[in-house]
Amino acid sequence: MGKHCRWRERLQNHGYRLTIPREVIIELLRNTKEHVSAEDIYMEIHKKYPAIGLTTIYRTLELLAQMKMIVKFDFGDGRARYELSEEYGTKKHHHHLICTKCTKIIDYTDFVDEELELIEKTEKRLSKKYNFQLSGHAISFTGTCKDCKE
Amino acid sequence: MGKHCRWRERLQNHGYRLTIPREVIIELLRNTKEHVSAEDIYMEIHKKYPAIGLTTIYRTLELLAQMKMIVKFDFGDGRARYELSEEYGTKKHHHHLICTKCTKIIDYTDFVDEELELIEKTEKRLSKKYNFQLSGHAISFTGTCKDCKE
DNA sequence: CTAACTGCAAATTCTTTGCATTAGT
DNA sequence: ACTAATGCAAAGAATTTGCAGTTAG
Repeated sequence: MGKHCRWRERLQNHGYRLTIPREVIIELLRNTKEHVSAEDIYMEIHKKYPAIGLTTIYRTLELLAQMKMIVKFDFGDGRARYELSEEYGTKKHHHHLICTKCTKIIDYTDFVDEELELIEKTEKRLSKKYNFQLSGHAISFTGTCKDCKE
Repeated sequence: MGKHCRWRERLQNHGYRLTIPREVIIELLRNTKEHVSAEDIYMEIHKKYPAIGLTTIYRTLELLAQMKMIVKFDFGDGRARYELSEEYGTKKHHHHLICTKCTKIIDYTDFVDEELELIEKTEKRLSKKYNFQLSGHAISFTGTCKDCKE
C-alpha cells in the first residue's frame, strides 16, 4: 500500500456514512492504474457486486470529487475519467499525454519536478494578481501516440 | 484585425467548401472574447441567420477542430467550449484560470513566456522518450474566483 | 453537374433526478 | 429511530446520425 489511507475517517468526519458501495469504489480506484470512467467502474464492480447501481457510482464519484479525494478529467472522448488524488492514491505526481487518435493516456512523471517548481511560482503570482484561490492545476499534452503514428 | 487570416484558403486547399455557415461561424469566433459553446454560437448566429441549424454548428466545429483551426476545451460544466487557435485568432498565447464555483474563465497571459520555455523543453523530451508526436498542450488552474470567495 | 454540405427530426450517449426502500450510526 | 444513502426507472442535456433537399465549385 505504501501510503496511509485515511479516507474512511475523512468521510466520517464530514458526516458521511461508510457504505459498501463507497468502500468498493474507492478500493477499486486504489487498485487501478487506468483512468476509469463511471461506466468502467460499474462494469468492473458489477461482477462481484451486481446490486450496486450506476447511479450510485455517479453519486459517489461526485461526492469524492467534491471532497477532493479524487480528480475528474476530461480527455476529449465525451466521458469523464477519474483518479484518486495524490494524497489518497498510490501514484505519484504526474501529468497526461493524450493520444487524440485512440484516446490512450500515458502518465508521465518525468521532468515534473521542474514543472512543479514553475507551477508553484505561477500559482502564487496568479493567486495574488487575480485574487483567486487556487486549488489545483492540470497540464496535459495532446498528440499522436507511437501506435497511431503511421 | 492585426493578423492575417488564411482560413478560407486553408479550407479550400483541403477540399472543403466555403459556405455561409462556415463563414459566419468563423467570423463570430474571431469577434468573440468569450469561450463559447455550440449552443452559444447557435443562439448568437440565429439572430441574423435563423436558417443555420445547430447541427451545422456542431459539424463545423468538429471540422475546424480537426483541422486545428480551433481548440476544444472542457471546463467541467458538461459542455464543450471553443476558441480559435493562436494562428487564426486575435488573442495571444494564454492559459485558463477556471472558477469551479461559477465556471467563470479568466484568460491569463502573465508569465506564459517562462511556461512556454519549459513546455517546449518538456515537449521535446516527452516526444523523444515516448515516441509521441506532440500537437498541443494545455495548462489550467482551478480554484475559486474572487467573487465566489466569501 | 455532382459531390459536399445542410437542416430537420430522431437517435445516442452520458449524467442527473424523483421516489420508494434500505441500511449506517 | 432517524436520516443519509441506495437502486430503479425516467428525465435531461449535449452531441451525433440518417436522410432527403440544397448549393458551391
